[in-house]
Amino acid sequence: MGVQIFLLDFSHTYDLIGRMIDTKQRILDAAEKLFGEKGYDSTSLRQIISEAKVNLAAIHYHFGSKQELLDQVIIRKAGPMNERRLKLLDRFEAESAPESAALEKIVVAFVLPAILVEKSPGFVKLMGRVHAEGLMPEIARRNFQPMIARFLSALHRALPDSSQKELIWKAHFALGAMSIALTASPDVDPETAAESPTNLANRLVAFISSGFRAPATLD
Amino acid sequence: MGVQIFLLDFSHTYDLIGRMIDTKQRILDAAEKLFGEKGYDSTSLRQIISEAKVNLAAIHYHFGSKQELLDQVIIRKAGPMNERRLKLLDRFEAESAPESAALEKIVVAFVLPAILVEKSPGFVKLMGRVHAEGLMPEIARRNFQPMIARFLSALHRALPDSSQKELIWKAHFALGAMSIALTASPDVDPETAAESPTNLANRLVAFISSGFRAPATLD
DNA sequence: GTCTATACTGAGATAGAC
DNA sequence: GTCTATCTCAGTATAGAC
Repeated sequence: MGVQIFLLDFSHTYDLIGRMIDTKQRILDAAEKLFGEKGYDSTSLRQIISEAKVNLAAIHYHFGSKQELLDQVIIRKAGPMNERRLKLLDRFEAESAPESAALEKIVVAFVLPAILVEKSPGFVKLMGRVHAEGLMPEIARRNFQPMIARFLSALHRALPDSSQKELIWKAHFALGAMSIALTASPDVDPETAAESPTNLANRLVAFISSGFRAPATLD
Repeated sequence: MGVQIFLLDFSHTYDLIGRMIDTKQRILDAAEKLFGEKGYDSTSLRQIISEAKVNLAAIHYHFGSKQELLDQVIIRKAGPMNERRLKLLDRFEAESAPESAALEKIVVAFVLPAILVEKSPGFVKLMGRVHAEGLMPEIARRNFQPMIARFLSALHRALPDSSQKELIWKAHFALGAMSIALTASPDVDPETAAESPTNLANRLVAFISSGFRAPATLD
């Protein structure tokens, strides 16, 4: 393998060492940056190849389609994010054993990793867009479902009086609240712009936890 | 004007009375239907003209662009929806005067009209998509801002101990919760599919009201 | 197995005849 | 106001260089 790279370095097709073997990463990096900045459909593959300095067809060789490229961009980031969520949840549950973890802790474990990953260029902003563009179905099932199931069972232990259906609906509401918090853009409302990740997480946790403790309906 | 229509009826260009003058409505109807069913970018102008039985260039004559067409589709529905919100809020405030309206009533006034308009083919589903595609900025300011300001001041009276900033953030969270509730698709989670509008409204009001009563942060 | 060059189909937009 | 023809650019597919 090292030999191949060495040989290719002397051909006219490749002007820099390594350019060939990191093509996939270069595409992913460029795609993540541009998707996050301008949205999925406003970003053309030709803009991505220009940023990544690769050939157009290389995208279809490595990913097959623009949609599949988006999936891979998300999976690359979502994997570590969901792992952090589960790690945090494990820790909180271990700390409170044999009691179940406090509701607030569970919510923190879910919310915080998502807010922190936002530091990378526009990833969660992208997630929010993706969610509402209806591009989620397959990607969600494969990469988020196990994590979601784990959190639902933790919630069920923390709130034993709530039915499964109630918890699923509230989890939806919580996801919506978080999603909008991460996508809130400075231009819509200047006052919401300058909020530190920690403050935002605190606001979210307070709001969501209280919602989970509310009765299912008021009737 | 009636004379003109009568005359045109005998030319070969127009085969039915009125086809010419309701072109704009036909386009709006078809666009609303298709945008709601398949999303904004998955719907082509050529599909819309096929459904509306008009010419492609007619869209650009009447609306200028696909984006502007989407704006008009939304505005046509959002106007009545926001009027219903304000009417409800007025009624609740009048009923409780001179006391401020109860928080739960305010939330109902906001949530219920949005859920009821959903009966029309996919309008709020469309709204959710639009929101996350970042297409909202201009349209939001012009058609939603007055209504939002009115609700914020009602919330301020109902929750006098909360700061303006706290209320704005919580309103964001509430909007996100509602938005996701309306876009939740049966295929993502079957259990959330068969929920009556009334039940959904009750769940949302319970969750959101409780979130508003929570402290700004837990610290 | 990777990448380049190029062509194909369908999109939104526009100009100008009527 | 409406229609035909056309423009540019998008995502995609393929043939072949290395």
